[in-house]
Amino acid sequence: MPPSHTPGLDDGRAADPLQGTVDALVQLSFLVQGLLTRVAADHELSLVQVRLLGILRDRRPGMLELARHLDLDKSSMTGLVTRAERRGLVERLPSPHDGRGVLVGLTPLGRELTDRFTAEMDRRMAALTASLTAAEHTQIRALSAGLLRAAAEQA
Amino acid sequence: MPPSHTPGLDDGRAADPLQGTVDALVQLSFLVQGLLTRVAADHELSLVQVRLLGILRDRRPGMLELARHLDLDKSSMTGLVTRAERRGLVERLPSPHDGRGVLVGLTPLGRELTDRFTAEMDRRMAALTASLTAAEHTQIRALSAGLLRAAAEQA
DNA sequence: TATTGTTATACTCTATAACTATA
DNA sequence: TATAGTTATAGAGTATAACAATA
Repeated sequence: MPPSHTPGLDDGRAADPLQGTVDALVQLSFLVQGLLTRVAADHELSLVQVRLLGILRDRRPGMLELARHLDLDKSSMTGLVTRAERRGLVERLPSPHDGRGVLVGLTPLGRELTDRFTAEMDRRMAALTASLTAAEHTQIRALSAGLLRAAAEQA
Repeated sequence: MPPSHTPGLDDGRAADPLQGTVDALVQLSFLVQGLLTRVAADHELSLVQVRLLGILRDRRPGMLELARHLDLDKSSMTGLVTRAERRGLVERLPSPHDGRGVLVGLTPLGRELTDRFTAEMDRRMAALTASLTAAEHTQIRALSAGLLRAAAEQA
């Protein structure tokens, strides 16, 4: 792989057109993740907390299901949920069907924060993609869908 | 914002073509970062360690310069470099021009590991993009370059 | 016995504030 | 005084192993 693979390697001086596809995808991923991380931090959230809240927008899963979605060990979920609970963003509810289980759901405060984060992220991403043509928007969606499909097939 | 914003939200069932540009970019970024993280873990590296080693491939910066590149506080660098040093991947050298400073460089072992990581990452990304047409490869590079430029302009 | 979740423990990563040594 | 770097400390995030309670 050519020059970088990661940001921080190029100082901004390497906006070269010879950049390969791998570097393009890697650098783009760091750009988007950096934006996500900064907007999350502005809301006093970490990236994993944003993901947690995002999952809970339309579900009320148990701890194991959450762990699967986030690709974490179940033991890592306990602290993650507890910290979010301490901030009043989520709540643990006893599972009605299984005395061992708990269900995790958003509180109204958690939903508000999630919505505010999402709105701000949309705003920032819109600013970033403002200069793209309609054709380029279409390209992005198609390329992303294609690569996600390829990844799913490999798994 | 539509449905997700993050992976783990869609179960794989939401490969829908109505996905917006923001979601496309966010999901693509999680795909690439997930791959980076997994390949890094296969080499017993974290993402930030990969970035550190990547920076050192063609430089021998001081701690402050490293902190700037990685967007970390200088105090965070001490432990990061110390842990890498303990594993024999990098070394601290006294700065020849400044009695206070140290320069950080890759060891031969660190360079080997960096090269192995990079080769594996290339292999995995190549597998992912294997089915893309030449035109699509060009599109990715152009889109990435354009968005990185837009981000640079905003900063 | 198997499953759900927590606890105990240890490590990485990160920041803030205070410090040392050199410039 | 200012700068380069470390230390002390605190906290988030993660995993492994052992545990409790329920199925």
